[in-house]
Amino acid sequence: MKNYDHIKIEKKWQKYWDANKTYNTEAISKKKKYYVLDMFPYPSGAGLHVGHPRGYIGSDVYARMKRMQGYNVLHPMGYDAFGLPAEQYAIEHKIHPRKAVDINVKTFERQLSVIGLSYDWSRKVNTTDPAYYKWTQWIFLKIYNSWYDRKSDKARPITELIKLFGKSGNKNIDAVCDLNYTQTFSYKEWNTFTEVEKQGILMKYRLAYEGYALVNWCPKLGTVLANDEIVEDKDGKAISERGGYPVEKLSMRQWFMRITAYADRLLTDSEGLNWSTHIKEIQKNWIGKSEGSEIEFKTSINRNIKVFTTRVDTLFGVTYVVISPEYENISEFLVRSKNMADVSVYIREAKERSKKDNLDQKEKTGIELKGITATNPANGEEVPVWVADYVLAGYGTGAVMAVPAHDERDYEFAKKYNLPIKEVIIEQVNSRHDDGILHDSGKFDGLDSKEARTKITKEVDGKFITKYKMRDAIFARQRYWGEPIPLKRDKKTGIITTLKDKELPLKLPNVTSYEPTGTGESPLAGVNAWVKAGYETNTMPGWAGSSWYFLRYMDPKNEKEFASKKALKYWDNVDMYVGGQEHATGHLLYSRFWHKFLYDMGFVPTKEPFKTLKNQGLIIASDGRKMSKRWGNVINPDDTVKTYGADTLRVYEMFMGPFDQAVSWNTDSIIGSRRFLDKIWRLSLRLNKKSSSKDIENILHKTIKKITLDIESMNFNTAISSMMILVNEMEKDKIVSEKDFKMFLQILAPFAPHITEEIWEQLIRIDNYESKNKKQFTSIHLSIWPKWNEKKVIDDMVKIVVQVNGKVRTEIMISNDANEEDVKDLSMKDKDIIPWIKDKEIKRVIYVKGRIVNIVI
RNA sequence: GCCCGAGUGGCGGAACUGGUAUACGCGCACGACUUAAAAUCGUGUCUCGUAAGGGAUGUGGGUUCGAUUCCCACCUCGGGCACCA
Repeated sequence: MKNYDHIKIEKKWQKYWDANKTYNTEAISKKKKYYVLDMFPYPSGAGLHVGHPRGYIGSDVYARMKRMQGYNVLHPMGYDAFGLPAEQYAIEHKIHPRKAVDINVKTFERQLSVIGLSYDWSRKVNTTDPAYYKWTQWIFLKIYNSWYDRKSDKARPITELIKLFGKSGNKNIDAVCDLNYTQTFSYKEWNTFTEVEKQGILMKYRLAYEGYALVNWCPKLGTVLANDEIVEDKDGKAISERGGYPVEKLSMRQWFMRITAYADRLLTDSEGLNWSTHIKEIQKNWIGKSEGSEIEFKTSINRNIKVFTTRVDTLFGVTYVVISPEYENISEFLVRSKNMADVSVYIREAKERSKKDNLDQKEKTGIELKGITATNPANGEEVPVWVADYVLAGYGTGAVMAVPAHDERDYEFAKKYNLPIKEVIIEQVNSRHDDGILHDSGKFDGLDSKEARTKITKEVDGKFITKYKMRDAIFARQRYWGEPIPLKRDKKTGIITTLKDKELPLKLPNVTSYEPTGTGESPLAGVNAWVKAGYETNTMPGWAGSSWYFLRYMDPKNEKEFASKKALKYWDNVDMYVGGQEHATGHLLYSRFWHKFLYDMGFVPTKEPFKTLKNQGLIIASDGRKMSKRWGNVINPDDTVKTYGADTLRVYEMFMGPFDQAVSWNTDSIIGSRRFLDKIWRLSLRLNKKSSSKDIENILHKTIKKITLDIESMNFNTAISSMMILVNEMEKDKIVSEKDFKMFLQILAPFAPHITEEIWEQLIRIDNYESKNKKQFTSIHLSIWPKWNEKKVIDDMVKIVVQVNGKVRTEIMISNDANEEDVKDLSMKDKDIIPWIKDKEIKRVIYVKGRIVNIVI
């Protein structure tokens, strides 16, 4: 073949790899394993743009090197096809979601296949496949039938909790349960409870539980919307992104996952993960741990108010106490206030407001509960009690002590309503969180904030507690296209029973209309047989199937277990996970949660699912915006592949900038990557039989070293740039041996798998033609990754830069083993240096081995 | 507002642990080959200066023989959280 015909070559080898199962993962073996995983996509209808494959190409390069390094590599791909995108596509095109998914998967697979990714397609999973979601349902039931034991700090089967109830009631059980659940009972009572009562109590402890939650309800669309489906109109009101209709808050029955039970472990264990600090930081903020004190204020109506504060050192600065309009016992305060009528109007209005405006930061409002005072436990001072909407009911105790002098929000409120401001801390200039020294605080005067917190909490009989911002996760969608929740409810008694293992999967029934019902109920509520049988009409959310798929790849066809113990032990966990950072507080947190649960129950051997995580950056369109149909700036990879070839696309996408950074697509620049491959093609036609010149050997081994290290750390852009340098040198130097060129092809192979395979084959064919010992063809991708020779990496002569007072004046060549004195001597005698140092006193001469001499005068 | 991350030629970007700033690629200019063009190859390409030399890594300061790299303050952009007490 004379010219580099990418179309012919790429087709030929894709066919070959497919037929020969070149990339199929070996069975569990003695070989060391390596698990390289991409986040599996939603096969939406829009198809791919050039931004999508960037992550896949990066992980593919990585997987290919690991394979050549002799690892048994697991590098699979699959589809996360339940959820909104698939459902919306189906509704828009008026076809069944099942069909829509199949069509979209096909498009997706065709687009992926031309890029030359080395997936083992025999391990493909699809979350909508009943053989798959059978196990999603199975895991759900395990979670449903578990509770969280704080003492052993892990999940345990609910049957064990029932046993404990039978022994002592729930008084001495330290379990994670619903926030406001305080009722206690003894074992005698447990036995006397009815089934319904027992179910109600257990529901407070289950890790998957039923409850009510405020959701974003759009009456016009007749559906519940996720937060990111809501935008703000010009008056700051919440409207739906699709259609622009008003959105309000509505309380609806939901299933929840008690992820808050794992808050501390999710936080602590993330420290040991090899993830970007950025993602870890996002998760940390999301979990939002804060340590503080819970203290009680007595009030004039004989009802105590508990408050949570991280700044108990400011207790002497409290000038009023605030409770939320949705405070649990607010009615008791209301009826005893002297301005009851006004207060009740305020509370009603505040509740209305909180339902409507969920986006804009509203101005703080409030009203005093006249005639009611609270007593500061530190100094016995009587302070007024207010109701105000800036206090959240759902966090802490729903009440706060207000310290206007040291809290911005309290300050703003106090200013507005003319409440007193009392300063008790002198802030230290260099400290964060405006810690400082106490004054006007009685016997605590002069203490610093930190010390004071411990002492004051003890003094007022407070408790040290830890709070988290993170909420339990809603685990239900009022939609059709999701995994059915495998529970049955008796119509008359309301008793919920779980489906037995052998009854799984509970298959999604066919419906005539899968569009939202408009009543807020799932379309499943319209299926008579379904409702009659007592099945749950909500389905699971999109994140259910994606929270464990990485385990299924280990043993994708197992019908008896979600994966065999043996497979789980061998594949252990994901070594390299590649995907977008937009999943930081979603998928990446939920997967860790489920994985920890499975670990507690002894189903998986590791505490964390993803050892190393890399996030590929976005590809921005040349107009500076995200690529989107909406802007009409989408570049289709198919076109690029056709014009320049898949190898060019791969090289360009890896070369255009750092892998984890957003870069903009520039169609003009692709040509550089194509030229690089063209040069290689031409070089391959004029190789030397014997050996390369010494320079070439030296730079080749340097390059092998650099590429190996660069791929390992995913610095693909610099890897390619150093291969370009090597190729430029080869072109100049002309004498390149076949043997050396083959080594170069091997390190290029992960980036450009087709062209390297083609040249590799041609070289073997020529060899065979000329020699008697015919070689059998083995793919370059199964060849052994070249090792660099450290001796050949070292230069005999090194360049030393000579500076005078830090300014470069000349450079000299020295042998690499020259000693310090000789180098210094040589530098000072250099003809370019003498004029600078003549007649000057030399104060110091600094030498950095192999790099620089700096003469200070 | 709070918490992260980033700022380097016309453009994408490189620079090991503090040691030649601008590698590699695109673009541009000139030259070679060609009847011509494309392709290819070669040379040049931060800035002021004829040169010697000087100045530049968002801005201002500091540490150092030496700072894109470390420290302080500020500006701009991107991301996350958003009344979490």
